[in-house]
This record gives sequence, C-alpha cells and structure tokens, in this order.
Amino acid sequence: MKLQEILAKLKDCGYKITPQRQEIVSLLMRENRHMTVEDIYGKIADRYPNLSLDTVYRNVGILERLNILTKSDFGDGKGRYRIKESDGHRHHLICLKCGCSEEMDFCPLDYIDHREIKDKNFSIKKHNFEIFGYCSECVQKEGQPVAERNK
Amino acid sequence: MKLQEILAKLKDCGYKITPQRQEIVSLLMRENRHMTVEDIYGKIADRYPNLSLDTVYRNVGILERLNILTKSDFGDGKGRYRIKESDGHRHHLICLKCGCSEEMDFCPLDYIDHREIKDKNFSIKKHNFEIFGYCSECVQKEGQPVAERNK
DNA sequence: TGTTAAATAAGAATGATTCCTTTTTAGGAG
DNA sequence: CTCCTAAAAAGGAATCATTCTTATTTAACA
Repeated sequence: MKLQEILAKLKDCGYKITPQRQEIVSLLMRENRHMTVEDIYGKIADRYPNLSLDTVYRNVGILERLNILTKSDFGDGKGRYRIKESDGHRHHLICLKCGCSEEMDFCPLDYIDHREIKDKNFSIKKHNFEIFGYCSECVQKEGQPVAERNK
Repeated sequence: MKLQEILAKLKDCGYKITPQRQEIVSLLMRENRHMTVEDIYGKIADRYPNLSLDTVYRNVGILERLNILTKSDFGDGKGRYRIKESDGHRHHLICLKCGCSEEMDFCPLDYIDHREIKDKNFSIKKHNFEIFGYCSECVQKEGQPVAERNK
C-alpha cells in the first residue's frame, strides 16, 4: 500500500490528515521494520520539536485498528509497530536485537486442520505467528539484545 | 510433568522449595490455563494473607526461565502464564474472554521451510504461535471480552 | 472565511511490573 | 538438633509504558 492510499483510507474513515499523522505513516513506510512508540517519537521529534508522545500512541492505535499497522510483542513490555504488508498476509522473522524483520510468506493457518477447530466450536478472532532470533547482522555482533530477558 | 518433578527441578537449579512457591506451582497445575499474576495472587491470598504480589512475579519469572511456564500476551498489557506441556511442544487456542486454552498438537515450525531461514542466516531463538478467539462456552455468552481492544 | 468536530500538546494519572530494604526462612553443615 | 547463611519473602516505593484530561489548535467542509 502506498502512502497516498493509506492517507486516503484515513480520510475515508473520517480521520483528518495532519502533518504529524503523515510523518508517522511515512516514517513507518520508510523504515519498514518494527518500531516502538519511543523509536517513532525519537525520529520525528527533530522536525516536530513539540510532538507529544500521546500523539504517537493515539495514531499507532488508530492505524492498527484500520489494519494499516500490526503490533508485536517482543516480550519486553513495549509494543512494536510496523506497516502491514499489502499483498496479503505475511509473518516475520524478527530480530530481538535491532528489531529488523524479514518477511515470510507463510501462515500457519494454511496448514492447520480447521475441521478440528470447528469441531471444538472455537471462533477464531486473530492469531500470532512470529519467529524471534538474531538477524544475520546481529548474530555476529556481541552485546546484550534489547529485548532479551533470559539470564 | 508432575508437581514433584517440578519441585525437583527447582531444587536442582538451586532454588528453595518454599510454601508460596509450591502453592503457585500447584495452583497453575490445577487450573491448567492462562492466568495473570493477579489471578494467581487472588487465588492464593486466601491461604496466605500476607502474600506479596512481588513474590508471584518473582516466581513466575523463575518458572518461565526454567521452562516450566510459558508466558502469553493477550494484547491487554498483562502477562499470562500457564504450565507448559511436558510431552513436547504444543500451541494453544486461547479464549479472549475466559482465558481457557485448548491444546493444539501443531507447531508451525514443522511446516516451515527451514532452508530458507538458514539461507537468510537468521538464528532462531523462540517463536510464538497462538490463536485467539472465543471458546465454545464464551462464544454464546454476551458481554465484552476482557482483552478486547478493537472498538 | 467561519465553524466545528477532531487532533494536538502537555502533563497528570493509571496500572503492570520491578526494585529496594528489612525481615524471615529453607536447607546444608556441624 | 541447632546454627549459619544465602535465598526468599513482605511491604512499600519506584519505574516505565500507556492512557486520560484539559485547554488549545487546526483540518476540512460549508
């Protein structure tokens, strides 16, 4: 999805196109990786000296609800957001250190036995599938990964 | 894994077997579902009037590190813990309302193309696969699910 | 160009989790 | 059985991500 399309979608849903909103969306498109609210805030605050953290939170929330962003949990208590792929449904290899993510054109729901779930009368609302580890760049670097919690 | 085995594992790892610790483990075994720290605390506080929340946090942390518990994120900012299955590796259908979970003997890593990941030089540390929705009991009940966030 | 609902900034409030300090205790040694 | 000590617990303060509140500003339509 292109920036213009995203802005159009926002507009269609009754949201105003503010400069802050544009910055947030275009940053996330440019970076194309999982970012914390703090990350986003940090990158934009240069240009918008009095940007509010709350504005970032509010907007990633909206963008998530509109299915423009996905939220992930690396296990360190911070939400991480990234642009959702447009061409269907992908999952990611996520680097615990740098936060970069590689796409996988793979969804476990394609392989699971849905009859079994139907039989259980379970109504699926969402699912998570993420593989965490270290990307090729970080695997050779030393240092504690940001989101590592095992001692 | 039986209670005795878990206690033995704790001991082997140099942890003391305290009554609080036993209560926490046996509660989680009895309930066999995802519980928040508050849930656990609430159930045990009857018998241990001056149990500390911190004690529950400390212990579920230890138990998670020892691979006795798994932690899940339902998306509402609270960690949820449950006993990990002993006989290998399972994933769960998790009810967003009551927190119960049904086992699935399915792991997406069995279906994924590992060569592709190897080629990317990605080093896997852990993965998440959870399906969220409503269990057969909750699907027919009204009311807002605890962890629902979409408006 | 004026109007108004929506969005923002700023900072306070909340809530889960962690940290700190003091007291208690499990469990091994003697 | 008693002592000793490191580990654990209690209690409460501190932290940190996130959300809320209020006053101010602004996008966007008429």
